Amino acid sequence: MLPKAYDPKGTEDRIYVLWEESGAFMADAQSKKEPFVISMPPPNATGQLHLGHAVMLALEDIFIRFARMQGKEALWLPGTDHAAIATESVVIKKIQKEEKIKDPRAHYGREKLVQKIAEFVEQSRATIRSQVRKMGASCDWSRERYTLDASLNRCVNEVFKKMYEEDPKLIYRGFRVVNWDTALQTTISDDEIEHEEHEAVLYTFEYLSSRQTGGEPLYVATSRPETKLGDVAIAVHPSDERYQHLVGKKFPVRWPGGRTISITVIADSVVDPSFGTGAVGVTPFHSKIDEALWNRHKSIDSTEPIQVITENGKIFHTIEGYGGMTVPECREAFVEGLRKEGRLLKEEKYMQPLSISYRSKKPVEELPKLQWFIDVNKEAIVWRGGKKKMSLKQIMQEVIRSHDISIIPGRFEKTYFQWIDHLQDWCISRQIWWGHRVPAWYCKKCNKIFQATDATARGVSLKHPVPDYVGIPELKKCQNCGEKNDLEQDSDTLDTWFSSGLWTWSTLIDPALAEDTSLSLQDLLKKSPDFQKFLPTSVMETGYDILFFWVARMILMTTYATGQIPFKHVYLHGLVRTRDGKKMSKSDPSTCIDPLEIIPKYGADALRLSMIVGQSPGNDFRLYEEKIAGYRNFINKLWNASRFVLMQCEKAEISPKAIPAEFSTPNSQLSTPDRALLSSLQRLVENVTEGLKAYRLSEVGEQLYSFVWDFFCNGYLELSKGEVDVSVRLKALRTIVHLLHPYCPFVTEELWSQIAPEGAGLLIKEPWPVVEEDRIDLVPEKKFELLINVISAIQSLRMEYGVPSKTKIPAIVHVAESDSFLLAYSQHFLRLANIDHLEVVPKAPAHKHGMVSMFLKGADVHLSLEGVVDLAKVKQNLEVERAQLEKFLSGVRAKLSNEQFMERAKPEVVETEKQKLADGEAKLAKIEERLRALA
RNA sequence: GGGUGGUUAGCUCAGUUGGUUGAGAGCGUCUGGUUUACACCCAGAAGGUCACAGGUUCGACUCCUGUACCACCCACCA
Repeated sequence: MLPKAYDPKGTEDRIYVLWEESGAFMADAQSKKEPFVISMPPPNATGQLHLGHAVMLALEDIFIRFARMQGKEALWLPGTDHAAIATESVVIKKIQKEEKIKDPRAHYGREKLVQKIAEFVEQSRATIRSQVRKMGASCDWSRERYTLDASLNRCVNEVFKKMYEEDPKLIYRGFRVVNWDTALQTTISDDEIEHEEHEAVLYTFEYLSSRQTGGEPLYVATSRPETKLGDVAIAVHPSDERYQHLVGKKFPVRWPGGRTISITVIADSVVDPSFGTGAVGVTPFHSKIDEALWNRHKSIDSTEPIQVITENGKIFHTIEGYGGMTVPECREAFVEGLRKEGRLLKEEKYMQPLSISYRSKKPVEELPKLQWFIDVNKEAIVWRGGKKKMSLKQIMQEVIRSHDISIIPGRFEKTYFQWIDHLQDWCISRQIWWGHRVPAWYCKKCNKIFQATDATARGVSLKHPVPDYVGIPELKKCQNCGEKNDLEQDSDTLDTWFSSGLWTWSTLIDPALAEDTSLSLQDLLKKSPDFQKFLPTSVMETGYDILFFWVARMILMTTYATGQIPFKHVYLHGLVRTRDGKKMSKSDPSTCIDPLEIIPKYGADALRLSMIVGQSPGNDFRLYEEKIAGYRNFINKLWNASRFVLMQCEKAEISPKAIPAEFSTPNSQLSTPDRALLSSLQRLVENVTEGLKAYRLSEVGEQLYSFVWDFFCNGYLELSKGEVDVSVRLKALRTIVHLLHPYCPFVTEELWSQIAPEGAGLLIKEPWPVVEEDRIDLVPEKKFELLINVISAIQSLRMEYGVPSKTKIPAIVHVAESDSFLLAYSQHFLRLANIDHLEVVPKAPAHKHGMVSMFLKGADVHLSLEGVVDLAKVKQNLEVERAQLEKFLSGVRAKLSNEQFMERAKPEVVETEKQKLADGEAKLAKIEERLRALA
């Protein structure tokens, strides 16, 4: 006998082992079945499983189990991400704290530090694996991948090389202003910047004196006066009359501290004449905007921009008066100098958008640096046999526009397009050590400094070597001098999203084949069975917060490298929030719900349901313990319903195993409740199947919940007590656990082991239920519903008039059509509604003193409560009911007397309105008659 | 500055092609229950002018426009 309450703790791990050992998770690349594929978004290799992962795992497991049961070749490929900057900074902090080493990079050196990080990652990957299992994720562990696997690294190198060798080049090395994280000492991409409103001071000061301008002095407003030490120009709006006479002129400007710069006044329409003084200093090396502005105008002047701020956030030692100061120190000293010289006009507070690093949460400096970039605008690629070459940006737009890839919910397509519109070349090199090292080698022997980069042209001393070899390490050899031993690899690593962008297909490369460096990338793809069978993947499911970071990058990298889309559908889930609607933050553990604490307490099944039902894609949702407890209760309800059916089997001395899967008893031999059950079950199968196909997970979950609890347990099973034939309810239960299996796999698998027919395998491998059309019959369903409604009406009347629950009373039910059905179930009435006598009559009974009634559709229920009932209350209730009904009827009448409604509304709508009127009037007549009798 | 989403019962949220019983669920509240599957339960009840204002329509929670508040995303006003 099963225990009274379901015990997830004692069940889940055991079931998971059964699944895993059964091979049910493993996909077969040789299969002829239609593939259904999900690449699991790889959790960071550092972390713990959190609720974001839990949502992702729950959703994807539902998709994959449904597909598997539907007979598709289901592959869910798991893995982990090396998470470059995130991991390196975690480990560095750890070393600083635990080993008291101030600068672990300097202390250990590259090789040793990378090794230490790798060791750390290896441990936490094991943790992640076990945590993913806890959620019940049915992924194919035999195909587990890691972004730093050799075969994935090969793909990274191959794609880098391919892009570099494209004509025109899609990967290039350039000296440009980039985002510099001074805390982490690395560049970051545009997407890794957060914009925050920040209170700042806007300083307005005299830039050109009245002597220089020949009139009013020229003032400039800025929040970063220290950068003015590196200005090369003053920009004004072309139609700004205040400055027309100065445009094109060149002036020397001497700053406090001794530095003199030379600036030219230029006119450009990006300048907003209404902000500040309408004149803005142009600092090409500390602002991307200024850099672009200066590039448009630099032909008029040969002044070279200079770098004022170093990588450490200090002022360059060559800057007169401020060398070595920090930025805030310099700002203060510079402003003080201006003040002393009487050049400071005003200081105002204002809200300034500040760039913060997504990684370190520290302000980002814009600095000029020599970095690697992916060019998103060069038209270099032929997409799908098109005639015109397209840019990466254009392909990214095209695949969404053509709906080769669809995004759920659809509104994110607009967001995606807007992001692409603003997309600029992607800086992919990082000055950290953990990750895929840039696959470019410089020959020490023939290394030359190449000509005319932008930087050298500006007189900045920079080594700007062009790599002698780009590609995969095994083949590295200088293409110029043929030297093999004297090659030095670029010291930078690649942005973590570069490799993540390849995830959907680099994971499908055959690792053994990837070792053969004689194969080209093309051959590798062609010869890898998984790649051939499983790309494109079916659905990419992830949080909307990484639409740009990851989803967009996968589209970019995959379309380019393979000529295919990475996935057909993108399903974006919302973010989990606290009860108060706040973000759960790692820094404040009290706000977090930890799935690893929830699972032992409530079970993974309950957690899964609580994150799926009631949520819609793309919208955030709140999760709190009571919600999870509610679904734990549901799981337990299902458990007990099954236990009950099993007990009935036992009583009937029938083993469930002996009842075959096929159920062939014709409808005509079944009772009305059994027919009603089978009929509504078919409609449930249909709704669930269609709903899951359309990714309407919440709606389907609700339907299953309501069917099990309301219809099956509270309706059907309650009524079935004492009925001997268990075969129909067992069949129904079997279907129910099939339908629920994707949502709550553990409890359903456990129940299946009890209720399955002899010889059945695991539920995970069972075929999905099909709709049995011949079982659909609405007549029994209607009858059954009436029965439930009548019982409910009796109970309602009893409560309303305060009949004690133990007091048995007689009931008369007046049914419109004479049918022995209700009478046949009289003993259940007696039990469920506490009735001592039931009379079913074809004619309305005469009113008796103390009679209370409820008029239902299809039946009227009368109780004789002589001596119990308060007549005044009966009368009052009837009057309230009459008033409501009259109000309703007047609305219906108004509709029906509206000519336009009669003309234009659909006939069936008119018909239902007429029916409403007829039913309502009949009911009204009954109420009035009763009121007359009471008068 | 541009964009997106939200505003439905005390709380958390569903509501997919505008009319199929006069607006739904869970939790909470109230009333009554040791009905031998389940108190992680059963029965019943109260509670909403579907943010506001217009418009389209015979008919709008559902479509359109505008307003307010909240949240989020993007952004070259230094």
